[in-house]
Amino acid sequence: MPMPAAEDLLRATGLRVTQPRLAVLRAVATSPHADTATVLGAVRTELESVSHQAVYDVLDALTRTGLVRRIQPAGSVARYELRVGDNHHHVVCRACGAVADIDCVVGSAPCLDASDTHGFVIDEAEVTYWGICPACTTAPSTASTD
Amino acid sequence: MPMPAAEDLLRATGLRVTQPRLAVLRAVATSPHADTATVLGAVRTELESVSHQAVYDVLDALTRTGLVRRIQPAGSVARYELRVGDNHHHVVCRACGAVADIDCVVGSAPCLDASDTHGFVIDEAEVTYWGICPACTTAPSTASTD
DNA sequence: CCATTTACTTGATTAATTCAAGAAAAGCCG
DNA sequence: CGGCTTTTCTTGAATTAATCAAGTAAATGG
Repeated sequence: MPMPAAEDLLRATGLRVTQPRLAVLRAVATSPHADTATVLGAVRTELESVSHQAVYDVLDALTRTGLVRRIQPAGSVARYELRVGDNHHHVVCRACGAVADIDCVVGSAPCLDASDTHGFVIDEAEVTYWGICPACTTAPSTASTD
Repeated sequence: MPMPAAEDLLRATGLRVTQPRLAVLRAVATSPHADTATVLGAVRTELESVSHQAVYDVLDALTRTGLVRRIQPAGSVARYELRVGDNHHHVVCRACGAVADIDCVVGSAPCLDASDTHGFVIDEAEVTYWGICPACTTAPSTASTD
């Protein structure tokens, strides 16, 4: 009975426990900020012949139930991470797209007050820091991920 | 000689002054947060037969030179706006995707200090507020834009 | 162990964006 | 003003991420 925690998490949210879902959870745990293609690759190293579509479905289900968090910086495809509930933020490299976590220094969500909200009911403030990662500062235009 | 300001802006950035570019600037001025399709539509009302590609190229050129700002909230296509240089932020409706401006309450960019930057050299902090717009609060799932 | 519901597979489709090559227009210079 | 060079636009195709749809398979509840 490996990784009982993941199974319990799935059950707690009303999702059935399946191999693809466990594999996706492991993949996201192993590769934070991985995109769908990366998750699919990781899943297939342990499960081979899991469909493209299954991974999309699983990631959608996990995102909907709050087990994973989806981020999508401008110019990037959707990326997923396990850290949920702490409203941390991200820094994205303009050169290579690498993403790193930034702890929220203010408080709980929405951790920034908006001045004039134009009547919107705001439930989250998402901060994306933009800059250049250490690798690209020295060697420009390397296309690494994370 | 209509809109001399736009021409001067283009010249100042080293871009040639063309009808498509002037039309795109007018379109973005008229429809803040418009996506490419909307800009293309607006451009064609006054210039008809401007290519798809021209609008992409123009928007890229204007973005590169800083005359317009591109935003791309998760789940949305690229959107463009004229307000540049003041590092204001945006609130996005989770239901219909509507976008509104939010003034930055802290200061100049990067207007939020990151705690541990992981070695990234940060030049901007972009804040996206998520919530429900006034229209969707009363009438759910309306697909308006802006 | 069967029935029902949820999840996955397969294969096609959509939508936004980008690529590529040639034609046209803008700005520079004499 | 008229040609030259460079930038920009047109045309048409290709790419990529993501979604749709229908049928099959697997998981949970009884």
